[in-house]
Amino acid sequence: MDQYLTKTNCINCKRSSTCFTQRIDYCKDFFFLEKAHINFKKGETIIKEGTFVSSIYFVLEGLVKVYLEGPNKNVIIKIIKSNDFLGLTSLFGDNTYYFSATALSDTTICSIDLDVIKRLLSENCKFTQEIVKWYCGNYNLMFTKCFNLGQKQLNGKLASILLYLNEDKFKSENIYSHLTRKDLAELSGMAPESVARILSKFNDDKIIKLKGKKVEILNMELLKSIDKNG
DNA sequence: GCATTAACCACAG
DNA sequence: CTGTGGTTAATGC
Repeated sequence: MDQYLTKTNCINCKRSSTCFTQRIDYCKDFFFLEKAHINFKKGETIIKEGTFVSSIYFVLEGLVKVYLEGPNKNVIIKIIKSNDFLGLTSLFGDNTYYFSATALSDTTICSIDLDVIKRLLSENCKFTQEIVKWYCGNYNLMFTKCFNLGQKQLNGKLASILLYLNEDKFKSENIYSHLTRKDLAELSGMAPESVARILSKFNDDKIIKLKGKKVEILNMELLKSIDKNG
């Protein structure tokens, strides 16, 4: 029976087997420190742009969309799933979040005090490496994003997002069942109508197969070339 | 100018 | 919320 909020340290945590703590050197101070596990229902806001940062989150379970809020529509930066950090980009800087995050499915996060993370960074090389790796991955993802939003035409924009959602890490997540067409639009930086139109065009051209909300890729080569060439 | 592209709008399911 | 069709504005040839 899951409580809404539990506190545990990394020694007693039932989820530690998949956690980043498995990949770093043991550090007594950190591992024994109590952390809060917090549950969010589907649709709940986890982080709101502009609020002060007091802790870093590690997603234990669920799917989360990370996005920037605009007056009429948002820009979804990325979708994250279990075993990923949330809020690391606010580790340094002006101590506010530059993005919002909401749960796409029921989500459990581990909340770790910001200063504790900073201390661990200076003390634990493996952890520092882990974090730098995270930044590199995200930085490169953002390059792709910039190119997508700034340079590509609709076909290419959508193709890029379909490829992103087809990545191995999302394979087990039934990702499309948690995403609306509007989400796809905000992910790819296009109007929802355009998403619908081009999805059905891809479907007609046998590049993908639409099964309700799900999208199955039939012609990977062609999709990749559309992604590349627009 | 004409063609293409893509957002906006309205409406139906 | 989706999907479709028409309209419109911007851009390119």
